[in-house]
Amino acid sequence: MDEFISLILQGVKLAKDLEPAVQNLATHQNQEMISKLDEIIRVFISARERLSSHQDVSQMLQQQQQPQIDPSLQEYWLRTKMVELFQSQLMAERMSSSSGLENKQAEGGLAMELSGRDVQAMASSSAQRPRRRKDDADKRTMRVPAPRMGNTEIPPEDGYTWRKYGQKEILGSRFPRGYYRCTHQKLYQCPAKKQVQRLDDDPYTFEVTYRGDHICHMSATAPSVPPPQLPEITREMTQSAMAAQPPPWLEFSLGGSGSSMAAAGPSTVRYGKEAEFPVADMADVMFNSGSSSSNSMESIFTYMEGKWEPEEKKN
DNA sequence: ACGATTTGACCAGA
DNA sequence: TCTGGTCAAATCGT
Repeated sequence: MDEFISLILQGVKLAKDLEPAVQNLATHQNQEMISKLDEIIRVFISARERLSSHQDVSQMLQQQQQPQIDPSLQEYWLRTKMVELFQSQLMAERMSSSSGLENKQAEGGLAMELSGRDVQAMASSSAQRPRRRKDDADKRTMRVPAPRMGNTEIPPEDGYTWRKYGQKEILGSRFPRGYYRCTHQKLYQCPAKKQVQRLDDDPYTFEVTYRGDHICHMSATAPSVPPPQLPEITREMTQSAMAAQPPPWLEFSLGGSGSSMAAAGPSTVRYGKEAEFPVADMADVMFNSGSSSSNSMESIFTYMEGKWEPEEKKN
């Protein structure tokens, strides 16, 4: 377990070292940036592997019969988050600087290198149509294992809250496709949507297509801000916050004793009225630097310490 | 009462 | 015209 922690800390340190470079992306070498990103990704992934090989955790995983997430999905998740971060940084830079050329090159380079096709190819084995529809640009498809026990009908949990708004039989598919949008669409005009469909040849796998990005956890009024320091944060609350962790592999790795979580609810995670908005998840803390990015790395530490301390004491 | 889901109707793009 | 995507009324669950 010590090894795991030091790996995480190492990863965080690497990321922190990268932070100054992120702020001058236009002048920074893409190649160098990419290799540093890859290093960070490797560290986190091996940390995750350490964790899952830890006896208690692996026993817990077996008890829960949680499907093992493909490592490529973990990498996919990290990469997409990284790309989101850098693209938002680039946007910010383009807004503030008027000379376009270097920035455009930087953006093109990074985007080509990290996002789009290769990320998709990594996450999905299905051949992507070369032809593009209008909104194909922000379409991300990935395959996720369905729960093998409990209600296998429920779409895989991905850390966001979704509201189903439609279901349709798709020509040539055995299973209907479900249409979901972000629960906070009304309140925060969050445009995120997803489609979930079972594979014909493998009903235990969902193909999930995401469209649009969540903005509901980025706006100042958005629900990502943790509730004001309460006298006591109960284990239950921690768990409901855990339910909102985007990376499923971290979700059950960090998620404590794992009791009711595994076969949770219907298709979306629900929160009580008071806990309607979970605390910011790690991905948000790490990557959604938003406008003020300077403290992002500190907040990772705070976040992780906050999450880990009770666990360490518990056992 | 309120919010989520279901499901047939409707609409728009290919 | 066909199909996938969305709407919205009815229904359900808390």
